[in-house]
Amino acid sequence: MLKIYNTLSGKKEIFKPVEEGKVGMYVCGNTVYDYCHIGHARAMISFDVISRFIRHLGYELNYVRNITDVDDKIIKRAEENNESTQALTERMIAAQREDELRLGNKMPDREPKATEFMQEIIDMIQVLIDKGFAYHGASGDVYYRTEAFKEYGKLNNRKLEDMLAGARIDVEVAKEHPADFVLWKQAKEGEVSWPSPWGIGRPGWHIECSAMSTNCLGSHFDIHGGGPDLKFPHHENEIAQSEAATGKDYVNYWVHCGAVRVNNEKMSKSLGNFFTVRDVLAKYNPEVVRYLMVSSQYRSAIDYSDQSLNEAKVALERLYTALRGQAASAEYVPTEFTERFETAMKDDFNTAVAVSVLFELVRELNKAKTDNVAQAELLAAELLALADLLGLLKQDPEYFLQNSTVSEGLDEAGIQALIDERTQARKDKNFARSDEIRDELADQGIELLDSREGTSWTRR
RNA sequence: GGCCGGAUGGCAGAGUGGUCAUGCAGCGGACUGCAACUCCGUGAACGCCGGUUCGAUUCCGACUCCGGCCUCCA
Repeated sequence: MLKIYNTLSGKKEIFKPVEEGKVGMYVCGNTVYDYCHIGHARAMISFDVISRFIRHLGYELNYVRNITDVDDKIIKRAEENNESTQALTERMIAAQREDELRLGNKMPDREPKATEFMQEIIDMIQVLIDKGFAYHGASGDVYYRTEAFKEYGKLNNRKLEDMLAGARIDVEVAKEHPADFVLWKQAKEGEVSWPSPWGIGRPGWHIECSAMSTNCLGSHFDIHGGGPDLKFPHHENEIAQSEAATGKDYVNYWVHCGAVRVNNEKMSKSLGNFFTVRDVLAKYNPEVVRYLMVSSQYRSAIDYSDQSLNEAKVALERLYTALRGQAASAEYVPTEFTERFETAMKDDFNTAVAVSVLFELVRELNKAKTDNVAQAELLAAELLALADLLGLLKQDPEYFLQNSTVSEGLDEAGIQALIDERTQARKDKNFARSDEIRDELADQGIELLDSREGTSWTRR
């Protein structure tokens, strides 16, 4: 029995799909005007893990994640770069895909772009106007009439009256109510635009997700996810648009991941305190980043720092060390570890506990190595299978241990030459020279491990 | 000001009304030429004040502090 925390109710709820055996999940993707930062990575990885586990439970999942490729920031950035919006968005989409694959994500089943759903967007706006939920304002823009949707604010426990009182934003005169938001925006001279019944323009930010999600998954579907900063206003507005347009319940489970913080502040574009995925991957093996994300429960805030990355690296090394030189059987019978792992994951995708089970499995595996080779191989297979649900332990152990960080120091040949020299020194019982070489390598972050089979090394 | 979330051992991070999280670090031991890896053992925690209870870190209330959202942001 799967339980999911639903932002709408503020509680964990037993998951029951709209249609038996099938799950529709829509996740808000990125606005593609810049490279992904670590906060984006957290969201993408969280929902990737969620999608894997939902499939693991046997559901037929349809995972849709949009791409916002028309927006003010895109237009602005393209102007600054002196390129077309299309050239910019295509570049960023390719970069995002590359980052994501390096981080070990499986791609969503479908990635609709806003620009490909212009007719559906226009149709939905027209329905909203026809039903009295939208109006063509004096400015020429089309606005959503929040006062017409009586449940406005239900996702965030907000009341329209309170928002009026606390409104600090410049109230556009064209709006009937300060909380009203744009559905269709008039184009300025030279801006990318589409024809519509309300003149040449482009969609507001929120309407695209209502149009794409309902067109891809139907007007009522199971899970809608996104980052923590999307709860308001984006998701609130989506609910208002979709439920007003279709007259049906929109989404059953609203799922939001936690923020990534830097120095106790949220990492965000507007604060400028973000690290891009590619910056981080220039220093660390991508699986270290993934481990960091998965080692906390998806809803809790994560602190990002060199220290947290290093701790993630060391922990992941312990897992990989257990697999170094260890054969895994082709098949295995799930043990209590699998059961505990699955129980944790069924409890609102508690990856933190799931990961702890991996460590306990590794302890058993390490013990079995010396006295029960067959059991060790079974446990190794089980470890790999469970880790796969988190997208971890996908690399060759030897490769990972030698490349957990990206180093500009000695290359492999240089390291091997020193190891060979040391091996000879040890044969000659010249331990002074042997230790000297070991210290020399240690200074370069290379740690040696002697065993019967020879000496292997790990990048620290 | 409104709404939401959090406060756990040296650090990170789960969880529970009454025996274990887990990882790193520490301490003792085994293994090793010495190490490392690994294994065994071990110390260490639940912001503050009340309440409920035989018993609360866990439930309830107040307080303090921290973070998020309320404007674009995963």
